[in-house]
Amino acid sequence: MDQRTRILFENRARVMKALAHPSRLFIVNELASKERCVHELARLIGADISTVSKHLSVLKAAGIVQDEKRGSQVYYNLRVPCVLKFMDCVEAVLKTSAEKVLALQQGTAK
Amino acid sequence: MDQRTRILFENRARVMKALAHPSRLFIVNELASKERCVHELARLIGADISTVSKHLSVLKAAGIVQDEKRGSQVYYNLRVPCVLKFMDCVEAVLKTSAEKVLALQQGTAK
DNA sequence: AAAATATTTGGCAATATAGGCAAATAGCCA
DNA sequence: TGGCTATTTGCCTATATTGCCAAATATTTT
Repeated sequence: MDQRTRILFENRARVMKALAHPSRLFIVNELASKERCVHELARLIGADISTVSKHLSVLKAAGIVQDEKRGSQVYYNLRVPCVLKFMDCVEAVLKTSAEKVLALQQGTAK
Repeated sequence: MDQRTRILFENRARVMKALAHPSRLFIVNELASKERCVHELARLIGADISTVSKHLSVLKAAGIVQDEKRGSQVYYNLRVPCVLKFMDCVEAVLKTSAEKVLALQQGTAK
């Protein structure tokens, strides 16, 4: 793997890594329907506001969300909505995994 | 976030996490064109074979790849090819991020 | 059986991530 | 100004991930 290829995949991994956390996936999902400010998301998730703020900064640094300060609140929204499409495939992975586990349990796996 | 929702996003995050590493993304990319055995991937990546073997077991545990032992070699291939579609969106994220950085540098950001 | 090849697993040190609390910062309003 | 709300940041501890080496396991070959 040459230098250029390595950097390419490191950059891609950075984006994937930003999405690889349950709270951050939840946030992305929430922002799909409408923008939200930090304390709304914190309430929905049930975590400390500072924790959620940090999750948002991870998503922002990765270029997935953008923020806009209005008054004393900061509203976040999706900058690249295509990330929502990941979910269908992820569900497909989970579904076929579940099927495989089931097949193994039932001894019907090839 | 209720119990069921939490588990849903934890499962999704598990799959995303398996993809959130440069070597593992590279592997997925390689397997897109054809199956590979461990030492081939290790050579392409330039890492220790044991390291690559562990990456493969992470992908396998997530349900993304499957393995098939033939002789003394273990061939891996993609079990859920739709993960390849992630890359287009990830590139879109990287591209718009790059544009934003450029705009900021040039002072043309809104 | 011994040697050679392919892969996995255990152990370990280095590094990264997560999450909460407390403190700092910023805007709003009386 | 002072108090109140919203958000971010620093700090710290706990936990997870990574990658290599060495050892174990499996298969093929001589």
